[in-house]
Amino acid sequence: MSTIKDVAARAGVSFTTVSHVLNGTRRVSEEARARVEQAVAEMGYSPSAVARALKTSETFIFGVLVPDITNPFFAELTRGIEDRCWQTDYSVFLCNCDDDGGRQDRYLQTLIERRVDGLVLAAAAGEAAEVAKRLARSNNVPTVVVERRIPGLDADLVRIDHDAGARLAAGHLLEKGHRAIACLSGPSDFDISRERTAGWLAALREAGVEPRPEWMLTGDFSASAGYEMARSLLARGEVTAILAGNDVMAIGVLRAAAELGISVPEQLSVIGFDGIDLGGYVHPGLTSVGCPIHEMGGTTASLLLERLTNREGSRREVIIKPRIIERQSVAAPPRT
Amino acid sequence: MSTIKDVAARAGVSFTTVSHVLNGTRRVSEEARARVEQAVAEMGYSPSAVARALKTSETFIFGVLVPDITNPFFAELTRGIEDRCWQTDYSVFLCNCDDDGGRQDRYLQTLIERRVDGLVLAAAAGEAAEVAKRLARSNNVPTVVVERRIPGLDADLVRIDHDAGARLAAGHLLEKGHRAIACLSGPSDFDISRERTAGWLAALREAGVEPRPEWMLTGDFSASAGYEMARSLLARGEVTAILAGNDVMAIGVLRAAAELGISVPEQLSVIGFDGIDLGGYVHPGLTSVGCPIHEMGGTTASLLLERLTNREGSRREVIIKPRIIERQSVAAPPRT
DNA sequence: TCGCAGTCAGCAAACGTTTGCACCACTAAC
DNA sequence: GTTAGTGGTGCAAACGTTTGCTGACTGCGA
Repeated sequence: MSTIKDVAARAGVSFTTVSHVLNGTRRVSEEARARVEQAVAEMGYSPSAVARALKTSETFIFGVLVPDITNPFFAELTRGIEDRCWQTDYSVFLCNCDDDGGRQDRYLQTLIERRVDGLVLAAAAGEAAEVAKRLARSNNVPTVVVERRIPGLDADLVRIDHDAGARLAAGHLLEKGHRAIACLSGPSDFDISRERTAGWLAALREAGVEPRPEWMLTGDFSASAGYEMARSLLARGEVTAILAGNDVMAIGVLRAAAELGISVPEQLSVIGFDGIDLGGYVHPGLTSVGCPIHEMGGTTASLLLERLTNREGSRREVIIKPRIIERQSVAAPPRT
Repeated sequence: MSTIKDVAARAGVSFTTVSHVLNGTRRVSEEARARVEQAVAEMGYSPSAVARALKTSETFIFGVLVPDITNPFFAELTRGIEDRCWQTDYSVFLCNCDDDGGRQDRYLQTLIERRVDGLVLAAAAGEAAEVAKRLARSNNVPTVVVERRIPGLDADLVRIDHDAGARLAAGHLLEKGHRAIACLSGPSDFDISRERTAGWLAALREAGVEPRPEWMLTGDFSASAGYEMARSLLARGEVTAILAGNDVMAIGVLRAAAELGISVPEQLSVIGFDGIDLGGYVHPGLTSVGCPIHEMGGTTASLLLERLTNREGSRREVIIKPRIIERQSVAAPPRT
């Protein structure tokens, strides 16, 4: 690998001048500039970001921790983050944590050693306090938390208004005439799950419907969780609508219904959450509480970029308002 | 940020000793080691990977270029790569290229400047030759190409046997009694598309069925492409089975069929490619030519890791054999 | 003739590590 | 009482940049 000194020798100037030509950091005569540029081209020289980072203590790298990139929600979110970073020449370390505290902590350690300029935390398993402590201690890396809440960590936050989302969904179903509405949520120790359940409860009560506790289920955010919960729920009959924790779960619900010979939306209405693209291609098309996930990723990255120049500004919280995406999986309940 | 010298001062040893304690690179007395470890813990010191990389010229970073992480195939592949890297403390730069030559080239430039230890190329749009040239010229970064072929680039290769896959799929359909089988492929300038089409052609001819050219369509790998192609194909009637380019396209096909009131598998059989998890949750469950995508990612990373220690070994090509995953989207053709 | 501003460029000190080389103190062997 | 080995340690030179400081030269006004 050729270095800046090799280029300088070839161009017949000092390596200081080469550096300034490359970065445009001071006036250089046309002649010298031309010679440098030619030398660079001829040698295929590319400057070492490693050395630059050491000198300037800026790496132009963000670390992004997600539970699992295989989940369409996080894929879309990550894509949004990356697209924004791309515009400003930041690179992204992708870290899948699987909601495994150990893996997450080790990743965090690695990212700190690598001196990333910023951190996106869309995962936060295990002792969140431990994470917060390590962050605060070692680096004060600017951090944005997405869709989680980490007590004791004073970081910017981007999250969906799950309460409003659940109310929207429940409202939509109530409007169609449903009264027996189940709510599937994520793990109960995530407060987004609690928030959603609360929204569902509130919406039903405000409509004068008393929610049954056995219609309130929790699991993880996978299709199989949705499938299993729907199987047990539908076996008992009664419910005419299901509000799923996310679209992937909802797809599991559709599958369970199909297997049981329950037609959607005629006999059962299903509504998802997130509004991933794929929801438009399953059958029936999945009505969902849609969120601008890609844009959310962009916002997250922007927040982080802002923090770099203004480290002391007050903490910010961006709340994304969801809206109903109507497709075909919701209709009026069957007449009894 | 504290440095190795701060630690040394606190522990009352030279920073050489601290380095050796941290890396286990030479014998250090119990006493000195203990003092160093205590100092490290007290100060929350974490070594700078940047400085280390500069000195050792090893970054422990791989760059992974994919068209779009939002595509479940690449999400799964990336996940497989990352899981393998995780075991060996490598980090992954995620680069979405959108099959856009310009974006890809700029990413490649960035990755070279960042001195990544290896490269996974699952995207290769634009002038592949240009890419190859740049790689060969500037760094000779060990590279593994996945599912693409880049003429003139002498890199290791991991790919699915699309010919065999298409034959498997066509064979499966022929066995059920189908004769009017369409084949949807990816862009025709990708040779995996051509290979698949060739496999389909061969299987049909070997069975004594003359394939019709109008049953051979190409588009990109998206659900909407599958949807559009299926719409135009099904409008004309005739075909009793569709072999889709991948599962995402197949989901688009299912959607088109449902909208047209064509029931799958009674009136139309559909078979996908890749075998993504989600295929098990759409309705009807998608029969597919399954590939161990996650494992493929792992293999890719392993190949790259191997290349690091053996840069001169001969070029390797790993070919993944697919197999049929039977679910519910394939049945015998309707009787006429 | 001198001083001064303006333009262009080079020197060398960092940045935080790894690692070859050298040194010291001690013990065992001759 | 030298010599040779051995266990423990430190010095200082890289690695490839950025950037503050300094200097050479030119042209201009006094």
